[in-house]
Amino acid sequence: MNNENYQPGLSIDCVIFGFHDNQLKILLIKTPYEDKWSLPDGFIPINEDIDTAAVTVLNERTGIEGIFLRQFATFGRVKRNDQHFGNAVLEHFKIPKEVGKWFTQRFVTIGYYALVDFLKAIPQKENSREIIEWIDHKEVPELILDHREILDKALNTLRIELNLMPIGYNLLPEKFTMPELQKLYETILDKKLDRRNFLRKINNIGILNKLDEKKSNVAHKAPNLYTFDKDKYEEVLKNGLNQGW
Amino acid sequence: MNNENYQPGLSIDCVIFGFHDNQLKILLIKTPYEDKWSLPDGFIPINEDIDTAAVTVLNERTGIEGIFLRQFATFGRVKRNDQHFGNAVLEHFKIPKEVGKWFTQRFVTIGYYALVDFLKAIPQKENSREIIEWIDHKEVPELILDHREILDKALNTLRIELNLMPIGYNLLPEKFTMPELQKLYETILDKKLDRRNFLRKINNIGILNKLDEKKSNVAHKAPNLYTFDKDKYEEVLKNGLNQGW
DNA sequence: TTTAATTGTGTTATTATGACGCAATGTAAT
DNA sequence: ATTACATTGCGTCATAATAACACAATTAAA
Repeated sequence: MNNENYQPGLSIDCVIFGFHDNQLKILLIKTPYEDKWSLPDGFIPINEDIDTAAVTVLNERTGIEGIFLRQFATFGRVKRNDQHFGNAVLEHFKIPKEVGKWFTQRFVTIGYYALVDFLKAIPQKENSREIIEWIDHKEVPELILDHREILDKALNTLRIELNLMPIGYNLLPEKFTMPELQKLYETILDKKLDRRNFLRKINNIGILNKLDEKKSNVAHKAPNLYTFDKDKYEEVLKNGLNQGW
Repeated sequence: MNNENYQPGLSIDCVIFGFHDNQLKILLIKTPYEDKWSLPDGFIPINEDIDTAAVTVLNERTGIEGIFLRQFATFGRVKRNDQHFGNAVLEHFKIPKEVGKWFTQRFVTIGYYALVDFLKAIPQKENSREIIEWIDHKEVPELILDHREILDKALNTLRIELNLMPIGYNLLPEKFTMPELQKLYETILDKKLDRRNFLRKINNIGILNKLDEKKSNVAHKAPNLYTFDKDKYEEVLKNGLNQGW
């Protein structure tokens, strides 16, 4: 890394959400130098928009393109990366002292969250020794720096957006069942919803196509499959729902 | 300004909202070197949290403390400050070439918006030749850089927050009338609301105290005065309204 | 064949919303 | 003083959205 080519003191952290086994998953990276995990991050090339830099991180880490990506907050407490890249870390990465200075400066980080199709997004290692995994959001281990705060804020933003926008299109596979969609909502909101009221409400939004097809290989009664109506989805995404006033 | 004491390539822009004469106002500064206006801005001391730096800008520019302040987005297109601090500008400020380099670097800016009591916030000049004024949001002149985009984004955020939170407490004087509050909502949302339905809905939130007092010196029938019930306001602010799901 | 879990499709009561009516109040014109 | 007019205060009514709940149909497993 040539320090001159990157915006100094600025980084990007991505909270990448997936949904699998009826659980919300987050893509995390194990740090090689301590027993903590980290959000996928990156720096900002001096000649790249910050949004573009975030897209780069996502492409690199998931292997897929055209991801739903949204900036949600910027974190800039002075103490947030205090001592993070200490001498031990610099040594671990065999970073020379003069270059190390770039890492130990104060960093402000811009938070993005992404919604991806779990089955299409394959965690990509940057090197063979790296560990990158989908982790259930209920089982997130200790994270470095303020990454826990960033994650919580991302989830909270998603919770609010859920009330304003039709989420799900990006997190679910093309064909999905109503119980799956409901479970997604319940997981994000962290509360139980009435099955029948949920169906009515989601139908009233008018973005779903009910297929003439049922899910196979399931216990109990086979639920119907649905797809999103892309056109109507886009329209609602623009105008929003639950306007309030 | 000693460049070493500030976070490089990062700035803060504040959209300061006030409400007066039934109109939404924005605090703007006339640039001395071209015929455009600017949002109040500032840099980030290397040893200060970004939120603190934003508070500083607000205190300096309005003369009041304890302001309602919220970060809403970060802007980082490469071209956003292209050529802004050109040689002409550096010359105008009599900035030496080597220091000027600091100003001509690429800048990412963090946007904050603030809600203030128009009558208490007195625009503060940094020097005697500076022009700083409240400008009606319908009459905002051409702004420098991407400040128009930042302003629009701030207003849009406010519009969304209006659906989630009880806004008004910070923008209105202690005692206000129902038509004033309604006009505030109409201005932010840019649409007409039914007077009677508005009253019912705002009353159902339960954050207003109806005073035994009427506004004086008004044309036509004197409207009643209200205050916010601070405790209930704080409670609703925490839990939000219009939950949706 | 029975059991248990789950899905599909309703009903009903309550609350929220949108559209509107009309009398009371206070200023300004006659 | 009387009248006209804009505005406020307090309603109604029809409709839509929401919460709570009932019951039959389906399917794997006991």
